[in-house]
Amino acid sequence: MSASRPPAARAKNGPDKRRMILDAAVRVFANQGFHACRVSDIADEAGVAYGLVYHYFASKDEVLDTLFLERWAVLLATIRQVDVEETNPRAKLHAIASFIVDSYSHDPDLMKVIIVEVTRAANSFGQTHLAQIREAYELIAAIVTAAQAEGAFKAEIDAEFAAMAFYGAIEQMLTGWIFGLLPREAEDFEHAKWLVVETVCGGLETTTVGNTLPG
Amino acid sequence: MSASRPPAARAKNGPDKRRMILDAAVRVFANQGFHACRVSDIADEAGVAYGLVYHYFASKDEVLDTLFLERWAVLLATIRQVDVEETNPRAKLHAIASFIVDSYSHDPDLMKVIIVEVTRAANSFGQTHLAQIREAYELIAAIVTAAQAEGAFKAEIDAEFAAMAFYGAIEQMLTGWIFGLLPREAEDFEHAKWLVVETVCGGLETTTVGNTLPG
DNA sequence: CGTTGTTGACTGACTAGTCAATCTATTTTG
DNA sequence: CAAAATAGATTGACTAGTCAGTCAACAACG
Repeated sequence: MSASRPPAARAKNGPDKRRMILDAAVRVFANQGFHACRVSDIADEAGVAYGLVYHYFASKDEVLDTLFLERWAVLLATIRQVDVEETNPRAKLHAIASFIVDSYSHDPDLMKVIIVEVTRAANSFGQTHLAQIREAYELIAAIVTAAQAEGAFKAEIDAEFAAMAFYGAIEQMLTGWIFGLLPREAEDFEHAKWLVVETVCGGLETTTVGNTLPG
Repeated sequence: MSASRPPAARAKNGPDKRRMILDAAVRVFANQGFHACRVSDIADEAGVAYGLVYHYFASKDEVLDTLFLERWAVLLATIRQVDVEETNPRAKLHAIASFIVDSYSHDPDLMKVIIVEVTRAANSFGQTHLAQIREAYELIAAIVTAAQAEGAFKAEIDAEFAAMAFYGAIEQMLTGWIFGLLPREAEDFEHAKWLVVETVCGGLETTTVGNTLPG
């Protein structure tokens, strides 16, 4: 069940092969896709023997699971922290969008793998991690609910739905970058964060005026 | 390249086996997933010999391709038609959301397959059909651009981005239903259509008031 | 000298796709 | 119209290849 731990004792010695395998897997999964790649591709990319992958991980699946869970835990922790640190609902959503967009700009391959192979692959791996994914929705929904209670957000839009629309917009944006569907100008990451928050909070229509965050 | 045609000449005779294979494939793909199922599963489900699948389709992939392209063509035609028939931008978006939500309520398995195995499976099949998917975005973006030109929508939110946010919200909603992440109350389909349009057009914040479609 | 890390050849299960044979309907012919 | 010929539909056993995971041996280290 549990992933094997990194060999902490000999950390100072050679390189951490387990880490090397994980990092190589990110590159291979991002380039070839989880299903299309062979375990030997990961081992080769990591410069490691085939069997060593199975010394550190029980299966090919567990490699992907580990990558996802490592990163998703950070996301969940960030959302929780944001909810405490920020007060304005719009600022909270902006901070969440920031974290996700920054994650992408910092390590596009890892985010590509998480989105394409787990989050959107709701059949195979998404099913396994549905609880984790749902938790993110619920944390965002809680933010929306609080905003509704204090009168900042409309009460007639279900919080769960709002959370989905918000997260869905972000994920679609990342997907757009990943597959080159969004034009390069929009790849100004700061602008993208503002766009997603402005769209979801302010809406597309012109009725609302100039309710923007300080840039 | 081209899929073999249904045997038109002998249509009045027995059942259309090609159609039976496609319909069976929808069920099998929806239940087991494209990668997890075997071609023999499709043949069994259709009550047809294994080899007949390869008489009508060049490959397992082509079965899925055919299902996707059949349905996506209808979506694109609908968006084009909506753009002509409706005048109000909000009404246009509502009509598009309606078509997609109605498609889901009419045949959940087919929509599940299209979304899970093609649209969101951006790696394998999504890549193949990127042009088709992009076309839907562009048609929606054109609607947004026109709305901006007439002053109904804010000019500062890129049309391409708005299209993605809108489509992303719908797809996320369907995904939520497909995997039980959205609560049952939201499964009131008419309400869902309104929600997605209201969120994207009106925004979550309370600044805008009561600008709703006649229900 | 035992423990942990490391190697890569090997196996066994699995399945997409092939193909030669059979069947059924339609058309041609005498 | 019956017999023969043709075309296309249908069958499923079989092939050829793939690849995840195992294992037995070797290396490094304390």
